[in-house]
Amino acid sequence: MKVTITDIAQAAGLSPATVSLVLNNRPSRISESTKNKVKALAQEMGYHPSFAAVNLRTSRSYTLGLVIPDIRNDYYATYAKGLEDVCQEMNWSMILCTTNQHPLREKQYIEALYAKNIDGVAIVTTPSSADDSIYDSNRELLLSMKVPIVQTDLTNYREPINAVVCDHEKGGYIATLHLLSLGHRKIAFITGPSGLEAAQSRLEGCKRAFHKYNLKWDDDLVYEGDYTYESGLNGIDYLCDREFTAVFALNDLMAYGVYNGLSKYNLSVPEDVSVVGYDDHFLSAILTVPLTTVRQPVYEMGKEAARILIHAAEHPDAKPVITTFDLKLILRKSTRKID
Amino acid sequence: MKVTITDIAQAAGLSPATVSLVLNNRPSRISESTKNKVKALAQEMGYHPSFAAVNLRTSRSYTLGLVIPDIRNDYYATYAKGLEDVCQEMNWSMILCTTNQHPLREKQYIEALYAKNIDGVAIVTTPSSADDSIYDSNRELLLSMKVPIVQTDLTNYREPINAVVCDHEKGGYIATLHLLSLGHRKIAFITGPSGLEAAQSRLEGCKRAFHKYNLKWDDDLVYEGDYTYESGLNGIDYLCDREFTAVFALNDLMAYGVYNGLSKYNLSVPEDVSVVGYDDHFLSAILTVPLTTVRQPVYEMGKEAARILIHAAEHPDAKPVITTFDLKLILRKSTRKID
DNA sequence: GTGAAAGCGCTAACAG
DNA sequence: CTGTTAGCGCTTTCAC
Repeated sequence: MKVTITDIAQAAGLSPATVSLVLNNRPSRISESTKNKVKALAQEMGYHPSFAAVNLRTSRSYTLGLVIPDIRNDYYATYAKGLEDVCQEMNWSMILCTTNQHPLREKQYIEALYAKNIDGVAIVTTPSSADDSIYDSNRELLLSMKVPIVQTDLTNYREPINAVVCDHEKGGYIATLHLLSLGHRKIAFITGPSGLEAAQSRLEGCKRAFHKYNLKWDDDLVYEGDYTYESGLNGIDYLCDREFTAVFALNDLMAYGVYNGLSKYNLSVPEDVSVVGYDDHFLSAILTVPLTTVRQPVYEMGKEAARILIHAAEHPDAKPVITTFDLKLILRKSTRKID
Repeated sequence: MKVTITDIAQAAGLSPATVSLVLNNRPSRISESTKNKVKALAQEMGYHPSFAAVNLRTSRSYTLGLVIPDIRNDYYATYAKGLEDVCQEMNWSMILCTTNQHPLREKQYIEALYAKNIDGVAIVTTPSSADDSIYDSNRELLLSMKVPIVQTDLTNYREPINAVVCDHEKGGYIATLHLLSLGHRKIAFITGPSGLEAAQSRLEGCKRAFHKYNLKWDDDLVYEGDYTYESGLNGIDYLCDREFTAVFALNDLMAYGVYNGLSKYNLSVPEDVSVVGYDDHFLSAILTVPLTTVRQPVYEMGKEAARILIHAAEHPDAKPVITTFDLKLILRKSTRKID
């Protein structure tokens, strides 16, 4: 049988209330001697608080919900790890909710989290333009729960809300600049879904770099991918009749597709074509030709998200915070100076 | 304000007890008309049960705990996905607990899960021989909680307990057989930690294949890795003075290390050396030289683990079940017939 | 057919 | 300095 606060109270000849005050280190005027007695007793009787009771009484669960599209994607897994590591540190828990990009699953999860008195939600939605309306209503639902929320890369939640973001415009800019500075002029771009704000920003950055060099932007060398390996492959199929010396894939997974697409046409990296990716997926460093890529500090973003949520849960009047993270170009072997 | 069962009772002019019976579809002798009234009311008033109250009252949380070393590892992420998909289907939740291989974190988590009235735990421990004793005590702790447990690849929990397992002896066997049938005789092995039962079994299978061919087993061509990319790399450094025409890395991550290790010595796959991996990591299919590997149905294992736990939670007298999954050799481009 | 009452374990006012 | 009391929302037994 589990030992409760009442058991301890009885053993100590005190009331449950006193025991509760002591065990929670609440400001009170309880003598040191009773405090010690209670703590010792709790220890030796093997007391563990019942979360269910605390939860019912206080409507606090000390639990965060993480809502992401897919845990097998290294980006989300890394984010989850950051979040979870902080949770663990603070003795909180994390409920994992993966939506597989289904807005209805997302809705289901939001409701379930609500029923569990969740103390905070970290959500990463990537709306495809098609189903936007459901995402909109999910957002309303979530906001109506009056629970701290933190989002990643402001793609959706327009209210003043917590967020961890990267300056993706800059990310696109520095990567493109790198290629330009190596002498590349015919640069192909394989972008993310145009519906995503973060994908849009990256592209803006690319264009800004072209302007800086006074070069004309060529839409014909832009292929809209969807962040999957296949769309990298397809991008090369699209580009194969065109002339280009470099390709910037706006995430690493697509860059892997580019690698293999190029090898299909007997083009090698970086001899024939330079390639740049975006994300710094853990594999990018260990590919046979290690990939030059823009690193997002995803793990840190996850940690920060957890910190924001836990803080907000503990300070109901906390103002929304938006933390911006810096992007860095990681130079490896997939790009070279053009002759 | 949240709407409770009492609110509905009042609105319907009934008692909370009746409402509870109806909403839980309990066997009772309540008239259809009141049943319908209650259900309609619940719907329109937007009733959602309070998990905290149910949890406190029944000590059931409808939540599973997943304890794994690292969510960034594709193997565990896939397992998590399987588990979570089933949870979602059944309206359960999953708390993610990653230990980073620290037995103390594991202990902390087990205690936290206990306090949360968790209804089942899926645990994957990979004890390094050094800290075995703590793992042992964690195991005792977990068993003492009287909560359904399911483990993966019987590495630790010797009691009659639920498990999802693969026949790794067979996995080692079929992969080695494949290399032998291609004419390879000097085969190098980069193994997992010898402390792990599953790693041991794989190796046994390899040896059995050698026996079948009446070949002498050569320990000198065996390098003990630890399932990391680096140890694949190191394995090749160890092997470089030796003679071999094929290497079997006992997981895919090490196989990637082998790829890069070989290219360091200007050996190419499969022309100079054939390589076989184990796991079928999602990247293995999209490498420039796609990797021949032994596929573990990890996603299915995760799903089955969840089913076992949920079933056991609902049927306290359920017998332990051990589900064995089949392994398959996926033939790709990294092996070739020897001349 | 339905309701009353008790209680899961804890906390928060308030009373001594 | 400490105890009493009430109640969070739900389930369950037993009574009507």
